[in-house]
Amino acid sequence: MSVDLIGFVGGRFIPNVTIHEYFRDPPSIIPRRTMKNLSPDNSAEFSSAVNFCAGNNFGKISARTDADAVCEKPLVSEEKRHSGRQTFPSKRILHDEDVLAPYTSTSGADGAISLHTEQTRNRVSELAILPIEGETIQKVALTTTRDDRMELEDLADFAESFVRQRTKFGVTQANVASAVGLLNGINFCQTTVSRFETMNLSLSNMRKLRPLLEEWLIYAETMTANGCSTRDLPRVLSRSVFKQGTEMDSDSRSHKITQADHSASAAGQFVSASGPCLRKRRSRTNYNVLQRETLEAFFKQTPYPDKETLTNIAAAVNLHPYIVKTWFCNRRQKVHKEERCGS
DNA sequence: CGTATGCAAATCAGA
DNA sequence: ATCTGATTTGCATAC
Repeated sequence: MSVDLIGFVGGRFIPNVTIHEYFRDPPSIIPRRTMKNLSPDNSAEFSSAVNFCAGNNFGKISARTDADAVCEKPLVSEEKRHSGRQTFPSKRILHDEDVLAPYTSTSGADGAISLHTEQTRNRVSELAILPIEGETIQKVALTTTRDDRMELEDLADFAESFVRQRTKFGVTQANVASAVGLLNGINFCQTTVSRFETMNLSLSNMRKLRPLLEEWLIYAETMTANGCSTRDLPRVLSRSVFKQGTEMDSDSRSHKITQADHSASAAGQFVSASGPCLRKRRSRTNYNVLQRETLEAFFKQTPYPDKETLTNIAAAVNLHPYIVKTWFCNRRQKVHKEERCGS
């Protein structure tokens, strides 16, 4: 009787949030964490924890106090539940293979949680937790299908092994970044390498960047095999790239990674034609008039709210702090854009 | 010194 | 097509 929450967690969780208790030792960095024994013994707490995981529905099902909250189609009436093609008991024992997943309903029950059993594992969905803690906003991806979980585990394994090999080569993140940039004719910075290694990127982003780092590993291994000392590796790598100057002219070198991304996408490199497709983005939040007015009022007062203020504002408009933070970022962008246009 | 992170800018993308 | 919420990325700098 346990549920695996497999995800990448780059930081700690909010104090006072129930799920926090399920992380026995929340370290500052957890590249990959499998939480076992997330027991629904205390169903209120469990419901609260599950609720916390619901990317699009922060804080809305915490009132549900029995295991029904984590059952398939929990908000469907008893009648409908049994008349449908599939039936799921309103309460049942959780199994090891059960995976938490968001339940998106077409009838206003959005955000509730469903359990994806082996029978339903092909459902396409992804959970993204965006908790906020101190000054750090982190992401957690929860997978729903066996394939998804395998991919995530695979990515985590790669990230781990990448760090190991990079360290073995005696190369810094910055070295890797410049070499990868030169190899691919793109900009690539230390920040991105760092985020990749700690899996502090979205799943789609991880998936996109992985081939670049794999390519670099091959180059590094080749150079080392050819007698290049690890100390000279970054420099030699760069030089070997410059030797292919005919195809790697300054123009192509100046391409941005976003452009490289476009061509890769166009080639279908990162788009799987079949199988589960992880959601790329959180669905766009719709603010009501009151929320908008409230946010505007707060913005007028404090364009740069600190964490505490942000939390208070979030509570005032009944939205997650992360959502509010995004709103403030975009609102400031709007101001800057207007200033530029005005001058 | 190397790595991690808050923020802004640029860009993507949904309503 | 526009507005604006969400994501990606790099800079500056904290750690």
